[in-house]
Amino acid sequence: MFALVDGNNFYVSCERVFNPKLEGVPVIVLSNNDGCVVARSAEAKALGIPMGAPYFQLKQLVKDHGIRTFSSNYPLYADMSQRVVTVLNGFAPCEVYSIDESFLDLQGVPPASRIQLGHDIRQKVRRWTGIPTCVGIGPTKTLAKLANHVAKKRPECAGVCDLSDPALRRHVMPAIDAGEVWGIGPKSAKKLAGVGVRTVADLAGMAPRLARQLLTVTGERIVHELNGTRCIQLDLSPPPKQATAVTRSFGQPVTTVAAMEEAVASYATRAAEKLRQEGMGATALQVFMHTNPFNGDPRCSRAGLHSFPEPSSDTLEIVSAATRLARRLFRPGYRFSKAGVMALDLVATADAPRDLFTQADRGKSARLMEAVDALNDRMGRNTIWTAAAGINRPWQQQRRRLSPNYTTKVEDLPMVRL
DNA sequence: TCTGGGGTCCTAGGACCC
DNA sequence: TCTGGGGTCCTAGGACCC
Repeated sequence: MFALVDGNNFYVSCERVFNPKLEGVPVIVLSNNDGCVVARSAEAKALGIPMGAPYFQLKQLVKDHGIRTFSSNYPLYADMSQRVVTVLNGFAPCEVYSIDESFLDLQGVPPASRIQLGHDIRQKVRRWTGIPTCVGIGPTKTLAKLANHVAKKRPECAGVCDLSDPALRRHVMPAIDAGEVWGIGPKSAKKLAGVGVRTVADLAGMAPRLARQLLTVTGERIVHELNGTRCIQLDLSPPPKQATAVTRSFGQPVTTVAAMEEAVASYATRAAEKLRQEGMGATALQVFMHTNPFNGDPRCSRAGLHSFPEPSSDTLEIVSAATRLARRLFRPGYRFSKAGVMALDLVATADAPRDLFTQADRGKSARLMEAVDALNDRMGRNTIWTAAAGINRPWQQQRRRLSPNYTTKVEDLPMVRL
């Protein structure tokens, strides 16, 4: 049996923990570059603001209703997420599924006390971290997700729903759209509607073979999971990452090779830092860049790959490969709006294969990177960096409405007045 | 006229998730 | 003027092997 614990409007809730004036008023959090809406309070949802709405289209609404608006403050949300997980680990073995969702293993919990456990979890997480949550319980992950959906939508659940009883499932499933099921996106929902499958009940009653024909194995698995047959296991120690990416939209369009090289070098620097934090090396590096697909600018989309002779997490190597690719891919005459660096085919540094023919001194590189990381860790990110990443950085993103890093920066600690 | 069978690996593209 | 970022999994098709 699984429980899915999910933070309500997670980013908004994080902002509210340290700014109680945000309670009861509409609040939204924006994506990077203040581009579009990625989190909404209940009050903002009630105003009809859809998920993913471009911010510039909402400015009037924001003004009219006094909607409080924040740039996303990722360090704050990540730290709050960790605090929630710490509390959850006190209840049961826990798979962290995303920044605001975790699956718990309820094996051994007597059926009669599951609901009470759900309420205990909610109460403790709320009291210890300030984050409101909902808890969904079910015999498969897909049913636990569905139960969580029900817990959120139905006030009488008081935030906890257990869908382990098939009779209860038969009762709720006809009232929920198939598109709400975990793994059914807009395209699949449309395909399903084409064969008359509209509700979760329809989907659960579908012949597994037909589901496979329409939606490949993933579709067949969903049908089984909805009927209580477990196809997706709990992953208590998630497998190592296969890839890591650093991609950003620019604060203003990039039109020169020099600016593109700088931007890509700075993303590559960050990618190398991430690799070292995770103890991984990249076998290959991909760089891409493209123009804005929305605003009618001439389209240009470019991508290129570089393979390393042996896995690397060395900033200098990665930056040099990335800038070479950027130079090669860049085309003058276009207004590029976004670029990215992706480190691929990651290998744990400890058991990375060595190249027989390269002379690189791995020990020296490792010591240099250790020194760089130590400096940037102690004195603040970007205390030292490669000159390739530029100084003025006109392409850097806009984040005009950033809240303080209440929990991760000494200068930003909240003040208490007596 | 008629041109095999069985396998692996790689890549690109699509769909989905939060 | 202005539309996010970071991942995963699956499939199809091509190249290549013996």
